[in-house]
Amino acid sequence: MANSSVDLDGLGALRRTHACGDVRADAVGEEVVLCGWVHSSRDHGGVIFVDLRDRTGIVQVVFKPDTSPDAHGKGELLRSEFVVAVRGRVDRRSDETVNAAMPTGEIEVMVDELRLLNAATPPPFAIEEEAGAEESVRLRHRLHDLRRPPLQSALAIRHRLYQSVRAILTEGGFLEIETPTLGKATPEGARDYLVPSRLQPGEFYALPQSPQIMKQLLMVAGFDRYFQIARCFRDEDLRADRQPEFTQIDLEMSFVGVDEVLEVLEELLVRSFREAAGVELPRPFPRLCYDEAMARYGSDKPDTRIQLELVELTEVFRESEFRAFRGAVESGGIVKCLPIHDAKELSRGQIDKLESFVRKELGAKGLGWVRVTDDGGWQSPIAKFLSDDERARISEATSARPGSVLFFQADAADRANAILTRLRTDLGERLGRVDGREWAPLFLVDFPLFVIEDGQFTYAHQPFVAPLDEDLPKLESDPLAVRGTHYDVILNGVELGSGSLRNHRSDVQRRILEVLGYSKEEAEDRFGFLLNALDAGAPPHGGFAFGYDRMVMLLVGADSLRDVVAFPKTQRGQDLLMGAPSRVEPGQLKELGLRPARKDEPRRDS
RNA sequence: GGGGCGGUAGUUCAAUUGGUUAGAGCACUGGCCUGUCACGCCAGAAGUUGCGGGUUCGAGUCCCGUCCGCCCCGCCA
Repeated sequence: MANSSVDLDGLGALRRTHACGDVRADAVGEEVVLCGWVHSSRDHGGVIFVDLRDRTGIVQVVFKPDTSPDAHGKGELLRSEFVVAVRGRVDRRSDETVNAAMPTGEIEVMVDELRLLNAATPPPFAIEEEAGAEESVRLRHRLHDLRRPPLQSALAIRHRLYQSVRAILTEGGFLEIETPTLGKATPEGARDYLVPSRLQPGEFYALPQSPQIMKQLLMVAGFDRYFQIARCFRDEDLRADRQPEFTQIDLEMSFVGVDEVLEVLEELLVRSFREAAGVELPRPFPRLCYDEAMARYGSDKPDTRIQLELVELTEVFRESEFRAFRGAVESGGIVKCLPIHDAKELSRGQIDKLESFVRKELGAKGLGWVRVTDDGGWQSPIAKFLSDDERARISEATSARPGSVLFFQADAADRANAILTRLRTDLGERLGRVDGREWAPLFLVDFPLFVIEDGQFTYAHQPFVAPLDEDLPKLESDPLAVRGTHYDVILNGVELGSGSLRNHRSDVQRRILEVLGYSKEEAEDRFGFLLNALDAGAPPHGGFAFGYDRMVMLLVGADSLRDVVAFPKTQRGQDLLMGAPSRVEPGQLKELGLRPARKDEPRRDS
């Protein structure tokens, strides 16, 4: 019981005149009323100094026995995080006592009256800029963590971003329209969160993975320009940049082509970053096509600030005697290289660590490497397998020179690229091979419409993406060569958002579903309502969706979504503060027609 | 589902090869102190070493299992 030992006061008629961080020299001489939390207190026996904190900042308030014996007496009871209101006079500090490190350091408040509004348990960690505690501790004590300046500031920026987005899109003629949270389960894409229906026992709603179909329906309904700051849900495993519930800026517009959508997208991003956080993104955003991104960076979300690039060597090894590499090529894979020049600082020990890292964590078969010595020789575990011609061609392709280190991957294309792109970013950052730009936005365009997965065509993004007009004739004859109208927005190597034009003609949409392997009946069964909607007079339309949480994460420089969401989930999808998910009363289940699969075991709560 | 790192006082960490009563900083509690802002000084309290089992004369330390947090692969756009 935190407050059993002290007598509390009511707030009474006392009302704030200033926020703590707003009391400055211009208020000297005024009587002010401040409310907040005791950040720290220094009791000198006589005079007591208390740093009073609210979300605007910290101000020093002073209790003196000869100014107000009553307030001073109560001031001795103050402890960290107690909630108080003080009434007092703003004094200019003497020259020797000015604290230049504090924005309010020129003044202090001489307290005449203290009201102790609430006591508080001692904080589990200091309420400071630097966390100083493990994340599990921070998550369990989320309220204290949220009092820390980085989270206060992140949520304030998050707020400004909402306001800015709404203003910009409203100005652009977009209508904000809400779509249902209780929707229909779809077999495609991510796992759905299901909600049992009480009124239709045995049936389930699904929480939306995105409002994709609903916004297309809104276009058919003639709303022309729609947006929504939508909560989305996906029941997949978490990552630092993936929470099971997240927020998207969702947007759709009619009678436009790709360029018009990208124009809106760029404008929205540039203005909202400026208005929310004073960040200036360089315009125009460069466009990079998918094939080039994969070739040069091995990734469809490259951080182009890192200057290292990959080199394609597949053809060099097609006929090679080096069986490990040739084998990868023969089974349809690729050989690629990440050359790093002037890399003498990379020690043999570090290279060994990299090898074990890519093996263990990324599933690499190995890590071939070559170090070019001062005399031009090759120090390398694989050099002995390479012919002189191969060495010459590698040198040529990678511009290898004394001091260069080359890393090789020979594997299926997606894995080789995934491994090398990871090495590229890790080593690029570690070795400082960056171009100095703070912000590197870009559009990634010309994605393929389909990809092959387990020998079956599947959509690269989602099944409603419209193909490029000129590729339409190849839809049946050469599906993999069909490019989509899909685009991604990449910022600093993070995929912020994506979109496309959608199929507004049901005949094109049906042909695509057919390529995807749906029979006519299946297509009708699963997508009939959409196909019917298209037939009801769908306008050409397209749009995009932005990962809102990721935008805030980049804006505030956080490494994790957990630092830009007020109440995030852990990697196992739990809310450690509330204790969710949790068991429910048997009666609730019965009402829903549900029965748990397993007998209840006492669940450990910690 | 898989790989990796971690879990010792409220908190951040320490504890030799397996060896006495598991220590320190900060925080906390009590006392002293009228200009501090990392206040200072004195004293004190604080632990099921995540949990369970095993090996051993003896386990924070070794072994097995399990729970929890984080990073990554798979999964996810």
